Amino acid sequence: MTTMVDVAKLANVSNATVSRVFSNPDAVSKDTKEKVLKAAEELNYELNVLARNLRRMKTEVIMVILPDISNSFFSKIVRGIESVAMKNNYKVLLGDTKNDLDLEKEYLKNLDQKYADGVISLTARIDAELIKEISDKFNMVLACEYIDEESIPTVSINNVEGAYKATEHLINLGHEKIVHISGPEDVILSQDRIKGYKNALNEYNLSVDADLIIEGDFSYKSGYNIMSKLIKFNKTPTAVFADSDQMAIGAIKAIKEHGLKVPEDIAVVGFDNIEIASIYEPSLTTISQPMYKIGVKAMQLLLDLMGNKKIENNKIQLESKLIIRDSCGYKSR
Amino acid sequence: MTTMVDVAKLANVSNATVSRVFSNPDAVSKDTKEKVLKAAEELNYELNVLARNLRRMKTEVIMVILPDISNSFFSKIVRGIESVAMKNNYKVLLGDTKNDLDLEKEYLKNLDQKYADGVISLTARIDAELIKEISDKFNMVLACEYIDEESIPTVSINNVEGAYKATEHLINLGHEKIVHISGPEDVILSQDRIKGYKNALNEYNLSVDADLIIEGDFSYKSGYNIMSKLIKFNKTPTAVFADSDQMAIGAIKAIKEHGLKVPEDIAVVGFDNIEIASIYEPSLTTISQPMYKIGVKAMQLLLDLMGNKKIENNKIQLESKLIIRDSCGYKSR
DNA sequence: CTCATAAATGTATTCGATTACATTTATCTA
DNA sequence: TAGATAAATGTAATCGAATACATTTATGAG
Repeated sequence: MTTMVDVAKLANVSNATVSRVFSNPDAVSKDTKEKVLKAAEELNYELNVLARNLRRMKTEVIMVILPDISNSFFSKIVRGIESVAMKNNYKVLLGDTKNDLDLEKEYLKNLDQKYADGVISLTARIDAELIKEISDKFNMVLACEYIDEESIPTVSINNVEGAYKATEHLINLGHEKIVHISGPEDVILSQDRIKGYKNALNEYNLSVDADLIIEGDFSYKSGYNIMSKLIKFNKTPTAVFADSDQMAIGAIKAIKEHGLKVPEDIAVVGFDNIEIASIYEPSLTTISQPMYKIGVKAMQLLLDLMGNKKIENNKIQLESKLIIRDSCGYKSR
Repeated sequence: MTTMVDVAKLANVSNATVSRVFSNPDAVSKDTKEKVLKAAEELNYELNVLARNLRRMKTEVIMVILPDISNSFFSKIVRGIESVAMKNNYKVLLGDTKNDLDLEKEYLKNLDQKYADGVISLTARIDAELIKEISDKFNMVLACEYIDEESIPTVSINNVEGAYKATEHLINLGHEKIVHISGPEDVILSQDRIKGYKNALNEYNLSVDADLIIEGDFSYKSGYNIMSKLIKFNKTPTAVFADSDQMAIGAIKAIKEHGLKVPEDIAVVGFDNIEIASIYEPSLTTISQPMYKIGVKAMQLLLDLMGNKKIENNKIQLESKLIIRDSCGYKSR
């Protein structure tokens, strides 16, 4: 294997100079630089990242922790993260927790071993204490999911507001019995959306019925199961607001299977605006989250953190938007 | 920062012994081990992976190169890869090429810098020469896409066979004018599927019309556009076999928009069996690929490669399966 | 042209763990 | 119990690049 020493010998300079050519080229004269690069070329030299990393005590790698990479919601965010990471010479390590809290913990804990310079976590389900503790030691950014903790940099939409918009839309269409299929209730994001849902009902003088708030897990299957049960037990609502497009589509599938129609019999609103939302039939009215942008912002925040830049605003809230399609119809009051 | 030297001092042993406790525990007596671990615990010592990596000239990281992580076909494979990687103490670096050949090249070329111990590439669109060259130097496995090169370990399904099954199914339902929306034709996988499509037609004494083979790029959009054009120019077929579920669904969308019905007017078969295939309406008849398993096998192969194990079979072919759903109906001959 | 200063390069140490080789200690055999 | 062998531990070199500090060379001011 060719090392800097070999290049230095051939170019007739010191290894320090060779190193400078690669890591701090401005400190080397033009002639020397050329000489070194030529020698490197000739020897097919490639810088050994392993050695650089040790010396610099940096990995140039960040880790992304998420519940499921095959969920397009998360993978879109990852794309945003990676694009910014790449431009800044960082690589992205994947930490798919498979929705397993132990795995989530393991990924986070091993960071002491310096296999990454920072983390972006798209999930925050383990105890807040631990998350806080880790974020005190490491460069960590939360995105999408978050915990109630002042000090941790976070990128997300305003979930209270998003849920409010979705619920309000249904109310404006004349619905009064609106089922809310929520995400896991120990996730603050879900709590916020429940808040938004309730706020909207209150605002429009509709009563809040705790039975109409049913906990799902964001998955297609849970939406399907919950809806099936509702219909089977004669608790069919006139409208459903689900915390993910997957659950919304699962619910629609169940509705159709029971011979009912969307939106004629039941109106459905989803959340996220993933790709299928526009392709599915009926196309899905939903609250869109700027996935790619969330990734971009999270990575930028992490770069600032890692560069020890001063963060002026560590809670970034991006815009969500109500996208009206066919799954709610235009039923009037 | 606490290092092995600190631990060694506290435990009153040499640093070599401390190292052994962590990397080769069997070589150390029980008493010493305990003493060392206690000291490490007390000092909150964490092994520095950076240093270990340099010394061992290993990263314990593999890289996965793919065209688009937000495409669920690829992300399912990644999950398979990651699960095996994790069990074997490898981490997974993400290389999303965004379908950009230059990026694909860049990821591959930088491997000389030793930032990964091996690669699994789910895309093989750059020139075969270069791929071959890289695979000679590095541990590399191709999965899904492949090139025509004896020596490179590859995991895939038999695409000729898969396409044959899809086409045969349509023929058995009585179709004679079957459009094949193929993948990019410079990808061998697409060529193989075209071969399978033609084989089936020949086998059943149907003529092969080159105009019926139209090149797409696997995307929803390309399926939609191709189908729209066909209908607009009065070249509507009675059946469509698309090289991806996305293109199939795009085609269905176009068909519906022109007031035609699937499967009544046009039967559609997809490829891959991604999640939407069963959820979409009509649910999609398709050729299923074992995505997760492809990932698993690819990673196992790579582990063998990296461990310098002898590979007895470097071309692994997994089973594809025809999944019959609603998008073809039961039209009889 | 000289001296002061800046730019370029070189020397040698360092990052922290691993490991070849050397030495000490324990275990076993006859 | 001596001597042989195995197990445990220690010493010191090593991985390859980065960098603090020292030295040399170039540049500019007067």
